[in-house]
Amino acid sequence: MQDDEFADVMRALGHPVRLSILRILAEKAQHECCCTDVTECLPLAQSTVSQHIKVLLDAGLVERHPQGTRNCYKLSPGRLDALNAAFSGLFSGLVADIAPAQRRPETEPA
Amino acid sequence: MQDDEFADVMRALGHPVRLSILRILAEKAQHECCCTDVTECLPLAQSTVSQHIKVLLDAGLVERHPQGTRNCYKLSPGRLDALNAAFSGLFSGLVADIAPAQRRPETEPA
DNA sequence: TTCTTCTATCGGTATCTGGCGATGAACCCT
DNA sequence: AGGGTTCATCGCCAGATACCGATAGAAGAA
Repeated sequence: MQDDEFADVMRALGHPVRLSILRILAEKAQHECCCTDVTECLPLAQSTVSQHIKVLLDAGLVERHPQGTRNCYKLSPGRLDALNAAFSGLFSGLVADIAPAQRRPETEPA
Repeated sequence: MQDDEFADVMRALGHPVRLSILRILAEKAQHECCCTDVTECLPLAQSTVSQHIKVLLDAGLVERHPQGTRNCYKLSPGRLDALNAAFSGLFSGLVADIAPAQRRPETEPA
């Protein structure tokens, strides 16, 4: 995952309401979960929730499944895995460079 | 880590330039790395880089160590660990709820 | 067809963000 | 004291974001 794309996903995760929406979708993964359902769990207007969902959709974290008159939303497991991989990659890349600096200089791997 | 704080950190990671700055600091972890050093690696004005660093400072991802006339920056390993833990917590919380829904309903753990 | 429900989108407003140049404070070295 | 370097901060501007209410379109129900 490129930096631009990764940054977009990070920004999508960068709002407490959107974290809540992800958890709500995870909790209700067994049932169908439409925009109205999510709105009922939050102290926000439907239009606002719809916009937050759109951000998550654009980031690929959530999938839309139209079911008759409503839109059913669910998390995208594949995207979550990719995100997890990208995050682990960033993290290990950072600490890999940190760690040797915090030990003795000669302990760096060959 | 609370959602608000976690979201702040995610937002701090939500810009390609700031990802670059983190990598630059990791690479140069052995040496001292001041704002000017970082600026030389990026096609941006010093004031812009300083503001990005401030975002990372506010998120706790980076520490400042004044050294004479310059400010030396380095990653905060403790904060990175906390971030990694929080991210893993979010991720596993999400997939823990997804996974049973994607298998059979009766396979849910006791 | 007509009614209801659901939801994406539009318009409006307030706030935040990202970029720059300029500036002043702090710290070194003569 | 005087000169040079570093860097945080300010002012400015353009564009993005967050929130709302209102609305229109699509789909099912009557």
